[in-house]
Amino acid sequence: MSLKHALLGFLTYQPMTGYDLKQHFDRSIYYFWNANLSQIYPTLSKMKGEGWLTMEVELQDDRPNRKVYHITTSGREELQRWLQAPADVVPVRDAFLIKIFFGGQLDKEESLSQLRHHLALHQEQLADYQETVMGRIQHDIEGTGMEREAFFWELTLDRGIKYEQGWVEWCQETIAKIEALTG
Amino acid sequence: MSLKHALLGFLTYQPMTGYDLKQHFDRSIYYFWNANLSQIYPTLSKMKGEGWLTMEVELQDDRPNRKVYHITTSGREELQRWLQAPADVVPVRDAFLIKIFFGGQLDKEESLSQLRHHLALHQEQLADYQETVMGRIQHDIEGTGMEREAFFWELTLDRGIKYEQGWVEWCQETIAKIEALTG
DNA sequence: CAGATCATGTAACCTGTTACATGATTTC
DNA sequence: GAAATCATGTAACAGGTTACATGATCTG
Repeated sequence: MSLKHALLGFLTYQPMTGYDLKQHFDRSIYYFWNANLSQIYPTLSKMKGEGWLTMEVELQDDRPNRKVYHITTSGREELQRWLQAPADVVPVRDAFLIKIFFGGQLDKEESLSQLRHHLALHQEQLADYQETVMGRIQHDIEGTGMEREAFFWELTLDRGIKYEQGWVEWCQETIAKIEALTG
Repeated sequence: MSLKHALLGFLTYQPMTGYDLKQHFDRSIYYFWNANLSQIYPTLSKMKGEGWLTMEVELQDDRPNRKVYHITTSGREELQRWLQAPADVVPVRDAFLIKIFFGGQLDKEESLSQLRHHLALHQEQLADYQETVMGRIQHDIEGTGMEREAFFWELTLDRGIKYEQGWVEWCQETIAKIEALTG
């Protein structure tokens, strides 16, 4: 399960709670993997059971105690093993493309409206990557001693940008083709 | 649920069995949506319950009887409604990118080997689209009276090709960047 | 003689989402 | 006074995958 290995990855940076880990997902890898707290908490607990993590409780008065998870040697070994194992290409599952595939059953204007909506969404996402996400990486590079890590973070961001650019171009080309349709 | 609407879409072409529908998935839209027979059969049965389909049995001696499903007026209306409803952008979920993100914990050569493997897989997929899939669409256009439909099928194929080209380029660029790393 | 094709399904399992439950403190 | 932040979970549900069950005919 990839979620477990993403958690292991972040825990090599420093010991953290489930809540902290969720923020790492939301701030860095959300654009290719995310998870809910309701999934993270039980998963951490299972990983502890597998010996990949240890847990330390920090008592608090006004809130639930913080459960801080630390990666073990066994956890590091498992992460290494997983990182080295060849990854399959994940199949695409996109309901939007079903709508395009059966677009012959829609009026021209309805198809165009679908495409324009999608174009706008991908343009927004692209802007977010180029501004917000890139900014966060730049910030993390400055004086955190994570230059080598940040190099790899940027590679995944490049992929996100290329992905969104691909969508934007395809939407624009497709809109033009449909507009050119007679009838 | 998108599966139901993909099934409705194919059933506007002609009445079919679950087995026939599975072949349509495998031959045309598998690169952005697929389904197992074990999922298709119960789904067709539910759709009949919703009044979107009717079913007719063709008796056979040596095999299970063919259950041929026909789309109803209500099914056509539901498909129209769904096709017109705005579609969200589907979030990416790619474990391979987790491996790249945490690539700082791997040796340079191990990262390169991951990337070269992925590059090869995407190049294969791209070739498959440009040869096999495009060939099938061309074949279906010739004298089947589905010229208008095939125009939209090609649009989704264009998207698949652009997607794979994006991956191929990114893999090549990323391999070059990592090869240039000192240390 | 092995494997693909035709043709139907059920059951268990895995992963992920949504809703529910609690509650003080800080910020706008 | 409302919303966000911190901090933990459980339970129900949805969707999809894998394994199991049956079995004749056709193809290489």
